[in-house]
Amino acid sequence: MYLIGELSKQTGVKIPTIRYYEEMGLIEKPHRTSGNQRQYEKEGLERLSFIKHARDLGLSIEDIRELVDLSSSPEKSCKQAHEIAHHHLQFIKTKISKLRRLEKELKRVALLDDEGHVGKCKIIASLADHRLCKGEH
Amino acid sequence: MYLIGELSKQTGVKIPTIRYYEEMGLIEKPHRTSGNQRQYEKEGLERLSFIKHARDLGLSIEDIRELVDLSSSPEKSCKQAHEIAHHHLQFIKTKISKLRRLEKELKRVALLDDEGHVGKCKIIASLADHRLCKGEH
DNA sequence: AATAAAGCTCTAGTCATTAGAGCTTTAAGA
DNA sequence: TCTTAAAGCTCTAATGACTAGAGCTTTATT
Repeated sequence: MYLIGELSKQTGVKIPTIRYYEEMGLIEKPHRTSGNQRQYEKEGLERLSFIKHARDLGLSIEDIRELVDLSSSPEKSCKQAHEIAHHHLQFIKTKISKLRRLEKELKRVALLDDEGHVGKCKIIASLADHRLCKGEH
Repeated sequence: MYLIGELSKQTGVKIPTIRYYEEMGLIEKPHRTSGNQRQYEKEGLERLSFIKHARDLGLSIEDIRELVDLSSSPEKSCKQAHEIAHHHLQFIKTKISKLRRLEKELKRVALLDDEGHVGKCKIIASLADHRLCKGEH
C-alpha cells in the first residue's frame, strides 16, 4: 500500500511521470482513497519497476507497451519479446561502435594541444577539418 | 552550390531539420537566390555533415553548438578549446560505458529465449525481475 | 504557356517527460 | 480540536529535437 510519493521513491520514477504512465495506459489505474489519492499495491510497484527498468534500457513506451501486453498472453509472446530485445540490442551495438569512433576522433583532437602550443591552436583547425574522419560515421 | 534538397540528400538530414538547425543558430543563414531559396556552399555542407555525425553519436544540440562555436571562433584560446574537447571526450567515455552495461544486460535478456521456449517466456520475467541488475542503472 | 517539382513560411503535432498554478487531503503538533 | 506543513490532486504549458501539413511561390522542363 503506497501512495504515489512512496511509489516514486521506491522505483525512482518521478511523480508526474507515474501519472503520465497511467494516462498512457502503461500502468493500471490504481484504487483511490476516500480523499481521491492514488493507492498502489505490490503489483503496481512491480509493474512500474519493470517499466523503469525497460526505459533505462532505452526501450520506447511503445516497445514497453508491447511487452506489457505480451506478458498477459504468454503462449505466443516469447518470440516477439525476443525480437524486441534483439532489435534493441542491435541498436545499442551500433550506437556503441559509433561512439567509439567519436571517442577516437575526440582523443585525436584533444591530444593535438600537447604539441600545438608552438604554433596556432590545432584543436580548432582539426575540428573544422572534417576530412580527417570522412566516411567513418 | 546546393539548394536545400540537394544538401539534404548529401547529408541525410531532412529538409525541415536543416531549417530548424538554421533557426537554432547551429548553421549559418545561407545566401538566398533572387527567388528567396537557400543556397549553400561547400562549407555549409561540411558543417551540416559534422552536425549530423555528432547527432548520430548522441550529442545534444547544445553540445554540438559548443563544438561548432569552437570551430568557428578562432579567437578563443587554445586552452578553452582543449578544455571543451576534453570535456566532450569524458562525456563520450561515460556514455560508452553506460551503453556497454546496457548491451551486456540486453544480451543476457535476449539470449534467454534460446532455452526459454520450454517454459514461460524468460525475457519478460527477466525484465520484470529487477534484482538481477540492481544498482547497475 | 503550362505543368510538375521543389522551394518558401507558418502553424501545429510528436514523444516522453517535467514544471507550475492553484486547489484539496492528510498527518502531526500545540 | 485547531492549525499548519507536507503531500496529494487536476490542468495547462514547456522542453528538445524534430516532423508534417496547409497554402503559397519559384524554378525547370516540355
